[in-house]
Amino acid sequence: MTVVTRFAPSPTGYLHIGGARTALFNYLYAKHTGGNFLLRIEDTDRTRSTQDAINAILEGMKWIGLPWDGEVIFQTSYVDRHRAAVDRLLAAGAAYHCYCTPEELTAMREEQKAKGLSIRYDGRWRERDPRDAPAGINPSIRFKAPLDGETVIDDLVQGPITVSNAQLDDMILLRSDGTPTYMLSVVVDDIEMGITHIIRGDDHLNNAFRQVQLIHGLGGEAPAYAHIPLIHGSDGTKMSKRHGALGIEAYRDMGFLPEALRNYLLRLGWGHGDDEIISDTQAVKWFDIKDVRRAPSRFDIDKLTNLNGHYMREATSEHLVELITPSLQDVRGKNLEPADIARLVHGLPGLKTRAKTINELSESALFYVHPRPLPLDDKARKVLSDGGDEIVQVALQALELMSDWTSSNLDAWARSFAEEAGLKLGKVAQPLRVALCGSTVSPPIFEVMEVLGKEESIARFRDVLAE
RNA sequence: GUCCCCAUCGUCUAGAGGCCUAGGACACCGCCCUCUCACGGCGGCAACCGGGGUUCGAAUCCCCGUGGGGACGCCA
Repeated sequence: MTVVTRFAPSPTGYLHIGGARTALFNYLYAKHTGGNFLLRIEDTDRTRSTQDAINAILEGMKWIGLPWDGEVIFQTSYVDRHRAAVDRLLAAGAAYHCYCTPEELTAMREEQKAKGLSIRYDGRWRERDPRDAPAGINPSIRFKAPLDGETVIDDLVQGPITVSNAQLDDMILLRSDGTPTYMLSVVVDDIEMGITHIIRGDDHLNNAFRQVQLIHGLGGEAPAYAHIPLIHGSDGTKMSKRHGALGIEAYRDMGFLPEALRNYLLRLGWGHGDDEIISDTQAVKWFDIKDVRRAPSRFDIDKLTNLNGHYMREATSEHLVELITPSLQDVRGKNLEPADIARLVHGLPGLKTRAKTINELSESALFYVHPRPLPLDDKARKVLSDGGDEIVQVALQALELMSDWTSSNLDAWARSFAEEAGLKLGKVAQPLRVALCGSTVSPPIFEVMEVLGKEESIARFRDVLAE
């Protein structure tokens, strides 16, 4: 049997971090087993679904790097088959019309709550004669769920779970306006699409029992379920949209790499021995649902940040330069020239070990392409005013005569220069650093000098002396 | 309130009855490297929720408690 998984987000908001992990697990399991991973947009709630959200989800999936098989499936385009399923149920006496108004149902729930009962539809129209139907009310259609016995799910993550059917009520299949509900359409579409494994958030566990009943009512066979624990915020509660959960694009905008996010998300609730850095091929090879933990885990941005640093160090200079170019152009106010790009690529090895996010990287790279005169920060100014400017002045005279402008040569020159002056190397390096970088922190300064080149370096030295 | 689920360092996790004096990673703290800052290396701090069983032996199996989470929509 070929495994078929799906990621089925509702387009009522962006692709959030928990959704991304669900998608990742579905993707990995499908690829691990040589199966297919499908993407279905659950847009049955037309009042809340938006095109913006659809775009955000699609773009988020592309950005994080989870390609789906086949075309995107939009649930609303299968309304006909959802209705047909209801017709079959109606004909078989497995569904019925319910003439309750929303107000009536709210009142019923409040009463149940007041009495301390469990809150569920009491089946008041289940056996009632449709001829009693009040005029002017469009009925909804409910599933006639079994009243006794129990429903069992052998969840791949949680293990066997049994729920008494008395706990479950008759869910609405078609709303009074005739549109199918989520409960109906997931079940019908999962059957139609041949989904073999449903991997989704723990918050759907309760729904699974009702869905299994419906599947049986429709004469189908239940797929395998794997309800993965939710990702919690640092406060330990569900990371929901209303709890400040961020969309995947927010992480992109914070400067995280998709490969880092994938690795981080994979390790959240799943482990493979002591392995921490896991490549995509290893992930596909190693991922199995049985290794998913059963407890929810907390989102830890520090660990993500660390992983991001790792993947940045692994990335090529060319790729990183591509990523920082837009924001550099923004700050600089004009496009980068080929010479700027070349300089950045040359300087990047020294920069990337010093940044943990793309945003930090572009900030730290700015001095390489900033137009002169370079702005100096307060600490930098202090270095110069504390006598650093004199060092720069003296050094400048020697440097102007330097012919072999390479990092190793400059390093050697600085060492002897410092020794002759009776100074520690740092006393020489620091003034040069602030003059060239505008900051007391930078990559090794002789490397910076080589990347900037003689002409630019000399010009920058003159700039600070002219102040 | 009702139902369901969960429980190892602060966080992510390893752990399938003896390999556990409980391992790794992040974070944090030292030291080394060093022209600054990082990277890297070495070291440190730090956990089996509690109580009962079962067993020669329990982090691991069972029960109870406690704590945490999720679900109870004509949302998905």
